Amino acid sequence: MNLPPLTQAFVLHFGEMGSRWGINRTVGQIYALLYVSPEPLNADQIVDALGVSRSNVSMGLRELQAWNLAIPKHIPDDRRDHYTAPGDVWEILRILAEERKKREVDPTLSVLRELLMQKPGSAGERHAQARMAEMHGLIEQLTNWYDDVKRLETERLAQLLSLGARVVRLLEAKDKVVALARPRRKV
Amino acid sequence: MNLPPLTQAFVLHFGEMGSRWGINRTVGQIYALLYVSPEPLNADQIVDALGVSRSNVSMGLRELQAWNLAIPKHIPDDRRDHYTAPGDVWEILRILAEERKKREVDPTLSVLRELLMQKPGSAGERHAQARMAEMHGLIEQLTNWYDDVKRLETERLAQLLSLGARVVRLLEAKDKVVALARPRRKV
DNA sequence: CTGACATTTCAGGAATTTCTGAAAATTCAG
DNA sequence: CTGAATTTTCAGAAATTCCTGAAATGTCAG
Repeated sequence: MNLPPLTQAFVLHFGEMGSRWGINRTVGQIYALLYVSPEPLNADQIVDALGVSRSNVSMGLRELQAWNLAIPKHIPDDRRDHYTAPGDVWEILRILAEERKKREVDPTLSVLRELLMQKPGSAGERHAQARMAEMHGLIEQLTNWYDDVKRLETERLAQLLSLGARVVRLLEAKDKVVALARPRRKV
Repeated sequence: MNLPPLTQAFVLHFGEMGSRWGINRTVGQIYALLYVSPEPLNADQIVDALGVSRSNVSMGLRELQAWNLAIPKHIPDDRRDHYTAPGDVWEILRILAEERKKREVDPTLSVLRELLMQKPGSAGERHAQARMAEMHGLIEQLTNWYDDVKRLETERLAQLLSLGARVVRLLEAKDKVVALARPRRKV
């Protein structure tokens, strides 16, 4: 590996993290490298920087493109393909969420839905199905929320985040109003 | 594998999903099995159900305990250890978020912070550091938000979710008020 | 203590994933 | 077309991860 120290530390850390998240080390490293690079890189530059084989880089780039995390950028008067990572970190977050949802969450939801249609073969199966229904419900709530907020512009989203639990105080205040309007006996 | 059909399908799917998320197949399967099981299971029952070795189950259970996803339950007059998954799906979500944060997000934040302290050795490194700062900022915002909302009781959290982007309409309404109060020229 | 039962450890084999080099395919300037 | 530059493919080597059986360890009733 042939990189300045800060960059190298970053790249190595991302390689590690990648493998913990089911992404292969080289792919993580390539991504990290593109992320910090001031300009688009071609495959040979990546080979140089990371010290892995040309073919490995080729496969890694393909993978990253499939995730929309490496974007081909044409450089005039250069036949070689150059790649960058998306510039805006919020955009990256969106992409990750979207792809992960598409690949893992949606299929899980559809498996669960299918299993919930079937007739349970026993008391144990009936219980299992009830548990699956709980999980299905949770995932559905989460994805609905996600589908809802993902359309927000970055600025609004950031606003929402930084508001954090203060949003809840709003809700609570509203609840109090409702409680006053429709008073109930205390439990 | 020796399981009724619905349960088996669920267990297999979770095994698959597990491996995509960097969790080994058997661990995923054990978890799924505990999750749908009506009562706590002991290691031998798991061996029977999944058809894997006793030692593999032992290691899997240890892993799940480290994640707080398998809870030892003592059964009177039985020397063998029995395990359940946490019952409440929201609780499970919290546990997953918490553990994942502890193991992956926090270390990443601290690596980033450390790299941001160092002096960049070149223009390229300066740019890289700026990118790292962006990423650090994003992750920090997200974890702050998370730390904030994780304390909410389940019901409030569910409320917040189901409100979804409607929260934003509140924000927008408030913005309008602000805009009216301090009118500006249009861009 | 002792011995039956239960769990854990761990070395090494099995399975899977990753990586490489060589060859094939593609692209494009001349 | 031709051939140089570039990228992709893919079979098998290398590395990693997973799983097992055997042995060690732990636990507890009697």
